[in-house]
Amino acid sequence: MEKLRKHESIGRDISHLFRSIRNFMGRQLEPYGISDAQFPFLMLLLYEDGISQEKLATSLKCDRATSARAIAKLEYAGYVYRVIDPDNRRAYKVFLTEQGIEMEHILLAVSKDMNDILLEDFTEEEKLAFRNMIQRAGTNISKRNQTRKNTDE
Amino acid sequence: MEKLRKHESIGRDISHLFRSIRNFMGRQLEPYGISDAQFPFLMLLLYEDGISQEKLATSLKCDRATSARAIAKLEYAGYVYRVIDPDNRRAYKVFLTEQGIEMEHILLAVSKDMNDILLEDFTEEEKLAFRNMIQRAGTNISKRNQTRKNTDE
DNA sequence: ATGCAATAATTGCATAAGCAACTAATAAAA
DNA sequence: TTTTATTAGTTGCTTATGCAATTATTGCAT
Repeated sequence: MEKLRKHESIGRDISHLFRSIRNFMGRQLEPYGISDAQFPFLMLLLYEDGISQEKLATSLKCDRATSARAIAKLEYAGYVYRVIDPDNRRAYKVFLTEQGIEMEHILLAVSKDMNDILLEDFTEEEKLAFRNMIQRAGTNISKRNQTRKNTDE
Repeated sequence: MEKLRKHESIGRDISHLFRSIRNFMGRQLEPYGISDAQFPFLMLLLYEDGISQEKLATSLKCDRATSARAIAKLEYAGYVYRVIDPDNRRAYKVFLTEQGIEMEHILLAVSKDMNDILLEDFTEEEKLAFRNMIQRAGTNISKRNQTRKNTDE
């Protein structure tokens, strides 16, 4: 059985994995004037057009500020536009522009490439198990973060 | 078989997991005047005292600049000190101070806590498999990053 | 020995992300 | 209806990280 050396930790490996993914995605998306941070927003908008920045933040499990900045960049780059929601004038409805819609096949290709590379030597069972474990671990730790936050109040 | 919705991706889950870990670690370490970014450096120094910033960067798979800044913070916070390597006056040898050495049990406890939380509903087999897969995925993608970089030259 | 390449560290620049404080709009309560 | 609380968004501040350029030292080649 492989023993875990004391100075090693899963956190370190996840950090490395995450940074490598950013690196890869950043390079793939550079030609299109966006970076890895905007990618998940654009992907989500492809399938849920017209949602608010708040909803985007919730779905992507990030801060509203992060969402606001990502959408601002995407707007500036010409991929989305915003319309004040007539039913709730505090909120924007974020829509893809033509240019944004046309990115679909590129985004899917980049996403697939990354997946294929990440999991290139994984069996089908491993792929499913891996994804499942990442989600479970994420839920476990973020639940704990949430709990801590609530006790502060 | 669970189908992957098009706008979802492993990258997104890993991003969420990573950010949740940072959040958790940051809060755990705050009382000691350091944050999650310095943690792996301190951990590594517990077991490889006297190594250079370059070596730290290589071991932790990060940029030298990141290593330099982490060590600068740890030095400022009183956990490490640096001595110019007499055998190679370009490099520092980084050592833990008394205060740094005394952090061992705390760091190990924090590390264990995080592991226990992350993997709380994992079987022993899953724990091993998860770690193994994270490392493999990290190797797969970073190898690709490396390759791309080389072709640019 | 002199000049050139590689190594170790530092710093500036850019990007990202979260928290907190703030504004504006809406909903709920008085 | 006025007051209060909540919601959506924005902005400033802080921290982290990588890349590129720069300096200093060392090693290698001529």
